[in-house]
Amino acid sequence: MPHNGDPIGFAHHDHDSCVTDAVASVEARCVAAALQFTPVRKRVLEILLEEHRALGAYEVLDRLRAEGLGSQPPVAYRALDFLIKHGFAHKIERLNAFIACAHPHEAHTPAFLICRDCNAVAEAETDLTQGRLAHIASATGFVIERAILEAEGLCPNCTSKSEPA
Amino acid sequence: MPHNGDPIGFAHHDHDSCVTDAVASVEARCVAAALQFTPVRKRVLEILLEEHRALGAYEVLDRLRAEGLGSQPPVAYRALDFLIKHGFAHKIERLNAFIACAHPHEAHTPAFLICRDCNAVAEAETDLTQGRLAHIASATGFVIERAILEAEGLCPNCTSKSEPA
DNA sequence: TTGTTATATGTCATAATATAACATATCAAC
DNA sequence: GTTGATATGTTATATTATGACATATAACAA
Repeated sequence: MPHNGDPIGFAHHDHDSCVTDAVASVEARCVAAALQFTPVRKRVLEILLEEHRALGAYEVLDRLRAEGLGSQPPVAYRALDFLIKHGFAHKIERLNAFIACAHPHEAHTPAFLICRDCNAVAEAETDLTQGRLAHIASATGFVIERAILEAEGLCPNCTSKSEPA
Repeated sequence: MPHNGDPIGFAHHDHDSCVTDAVASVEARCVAAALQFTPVRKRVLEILLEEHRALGAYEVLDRLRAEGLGSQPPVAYRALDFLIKHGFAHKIERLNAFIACAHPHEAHTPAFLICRDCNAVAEAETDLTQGRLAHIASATGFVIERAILEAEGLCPNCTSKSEPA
């Protein structure tokens, strides 16, 4: 069953084509980079894309298991590791959960806005080399290699819900 | 045994007085706020302060156990929850580990610089209401309640070590 | 003082998240 | 088609965290 109207970046969109397009894009990039986009890896990406929220590894595993694509934790973790390593997915540390990358082109540091009410997650791209963190780091001589930015709060939809006029 | 010369914010300092002062400060704030700074809570804070790195809950628990202050996970987790709730400690999500707060006065959002080599963690205070994240959020209508900023890389000491002139 | 409530601790059990290790299979190149 | 690299299947276990309930201590009112 299609899920048109789900939020990405908290705005509505055509979810079917969003999934299809994203998978096709990743597939093309795997071909270009000689990466093996195997059935398990592809299916895990699809599973993540079908929600615009972060899924736990065991939620992903449950779905794989239901489809006969692997039943043990390492199957899910390995596929997730592959997707993360190549920038097709991210881990949300705050939630110990995983989400498909919403900006599969750029190589920037993702920042996440996590709604504590509906669990939707929006992804924004930032630039490590700008901003106050970078200034703090360079002032102390710290060399940043990667960074985690995760903000928790209420998304626009849930804000309006909880403000009953 | 004292550990003078350990890094905080990657700079050297008098570690004994740093621990003593921090405990005294928290103690005073607990009195002022009518919070119970019980032996377990105090000892957990001291344990965290004795290192300038993040400790896993079970590392903390091991030390408590060795001192007869509690041997089951909930003891450590409850003390850590207390410290975090009142801003005396923080959780480093990236490491699933805990660290004493280095700025126990201000009520700002902490940002962490985590050295992947020596595991030292420096804490900087930021302001949620400024910066690009805040702009992204307000542009989309997202209301940030809390945020996690964790940068991983090399601290000044380890950078110079790994650059053998 | 005692009774009463709230808070904190002790303990057992188990849930949730994640990885090590090794066997087998598949792919890619020669 | 053999070889080497990569991916998967599977068992077992490590690591992180919480639910639940009994007991104890603190704070306060009657």
